[in-house]
Amino acid sequence: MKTLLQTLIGQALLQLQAEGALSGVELPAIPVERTRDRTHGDFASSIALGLAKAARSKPRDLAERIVAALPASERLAQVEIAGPGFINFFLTPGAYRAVVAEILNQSDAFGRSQIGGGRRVQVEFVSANPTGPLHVGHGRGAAFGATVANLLEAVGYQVHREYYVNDAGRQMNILAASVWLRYLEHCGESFRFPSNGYRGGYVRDLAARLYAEHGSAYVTSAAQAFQNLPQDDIYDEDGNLVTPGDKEAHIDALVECARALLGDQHYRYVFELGLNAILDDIRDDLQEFGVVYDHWYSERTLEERGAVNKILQRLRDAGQLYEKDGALWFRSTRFGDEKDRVMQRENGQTTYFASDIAYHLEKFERGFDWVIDVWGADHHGYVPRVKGALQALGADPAKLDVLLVQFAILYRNGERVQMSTRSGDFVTLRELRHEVGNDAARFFYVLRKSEQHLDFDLDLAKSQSKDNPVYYIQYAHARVCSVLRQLREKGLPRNEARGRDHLALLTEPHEEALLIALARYPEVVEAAALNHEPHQLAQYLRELANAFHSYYNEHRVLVSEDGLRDARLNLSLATRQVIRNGLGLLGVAAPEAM
RNA sequence: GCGCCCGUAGCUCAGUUGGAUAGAGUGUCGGCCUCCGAAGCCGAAGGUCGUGGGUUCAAGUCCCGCCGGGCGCGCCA
Repeated sequence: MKTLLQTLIGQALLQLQAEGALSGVELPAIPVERTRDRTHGDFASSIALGLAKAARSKPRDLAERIVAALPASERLAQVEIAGPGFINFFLTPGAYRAVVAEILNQSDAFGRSQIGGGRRVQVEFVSANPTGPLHVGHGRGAAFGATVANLLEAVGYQVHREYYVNDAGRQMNILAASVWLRYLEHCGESFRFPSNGYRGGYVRDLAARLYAEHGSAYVTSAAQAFQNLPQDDIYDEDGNLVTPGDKEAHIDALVECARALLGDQHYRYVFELGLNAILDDIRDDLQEFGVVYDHWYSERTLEERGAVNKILQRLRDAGQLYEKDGALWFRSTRFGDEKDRVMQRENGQTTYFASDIAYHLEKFERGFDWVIDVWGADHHGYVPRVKGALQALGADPAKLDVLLVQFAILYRNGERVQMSTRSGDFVTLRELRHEVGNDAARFFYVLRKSEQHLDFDLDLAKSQSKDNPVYYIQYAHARVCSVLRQLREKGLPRNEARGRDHLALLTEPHEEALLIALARYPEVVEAAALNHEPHQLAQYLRELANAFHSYYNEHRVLVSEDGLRDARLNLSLATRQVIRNGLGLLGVAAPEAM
């Protein structure tokens, strides 16, 4: 409808130009939007306000000339000029009702479009290091990323969902060392656990597994492992730093010790044990959450192919690298970054940044037209250097969009749930899912704008009342299903064709409001997709459910008159279809009964 | 200190890319079930859009300065 109006106005403008008016005026994009106030009609355009100055005429005069030149349309009941020069469009009742047939015809496809034109977009999200289970912060990235991907697919993009697995880097070595140290403890050794090691309970579980499989075959004395290491930072029980050392150097040296003491084969085994167990856990977790990927991209394969070294060489050849203090630096300040960045550390290890550049460049080489990364908001300072590196390598940084997701803060009994990463004491995504259910979790995670902090009320997410928006929407869906059950129980006939023939009987204000809400759905999906704003869809579904509940409360669907009953059933079924489609994009179930 | 994000009803948040009289939910108060699911509906009250300037036909929305909050500023990721 919106595009129809834009076309009509466009034709009117061309007509005016042909008549010699608006000469030399460049025609802008034509603004058409839904009105907030029903007395302003259904749609309004401010085109005359925007064009008045260039046309050297008063907005209202220009609006009148546009309206006069407007081609006729059977879907328009009335066109008015209002306020300073708005053109208000009133639709015919038939134009409202047409959406019911449209929905029933298209069913699952209603709301989908081809705006994306099949262009290839890659969405990379979550990509948490496989050094521990996903926590509630990752959960938001998962729900958000998955929904953005679904939305883009719905508007005609060819979407590739990817998880980048940091299975090669330093952090994985630290995990392996952590597992081994816990294993030593398990075997009776005692020592101060490194401050930079992984302290979560799952590390002890992995250590116990190592012991169960191999007994004490991996034991050496702790004293040996801790010989001649750089001093660690030492914290007291409250997490305050009491004796500063160099925790990074300490843990790196400890990793090297572990590797030397265990030997390549045994070290490899511990490493793989940790990686595989945790990655499997993450996969299962996400799958249960309804989040599936086309590809789990291994950082290790990048390194094995020499892609990281190739990037270093290319940057060196381009004169973008220099050596300082024994490390290799990238001149990211040339590309708007605040400071230059290390690509290769003094000890020869390449940084996370280096392999990330290789990965991102490869995304473009794989032929994606558009690349989207979903990151935690605490990584926002990382954006300029990645874009800078891409630019330095001749790729177009504008094709990369980084979407930042703020943390979710859990509340229980009105109080903030405390979490601490350092002690490994955090609420996992799995725990959250088990507590509130997948549907509530998926929905609550995308209810707010992504760059907004999210207050996640656990009690509300669990409540089964209208206070809980998930239940509120699902209940509207279940209600329609319930009406159909009632219909059968009462032995009433149903005839969809008869319903279509009697749509003109839908004249109640509540019915009109519901029809308008239904017609908005494709617009909402489009806006939510193109702006990466799933919350728009979530908010809309609440409004749609509200329109239905209000209608349902005021009027009976199962009336005795056949034509009206079938028309109302069709309207209800159309509502159910749209709710189902919308919830589907959000990854939320649409239950038939609750 | 510098950079990014955010300040809208008591609370949690929308606000259609600059449009008409700023909206929901929740909370408070008051109504609606001999009738398709009350897991619902209806109404009332509640606002200097943090603040001071600027841009223009039009500013919650764009620009600048303050105030207040969050995050970032490593040879960590």
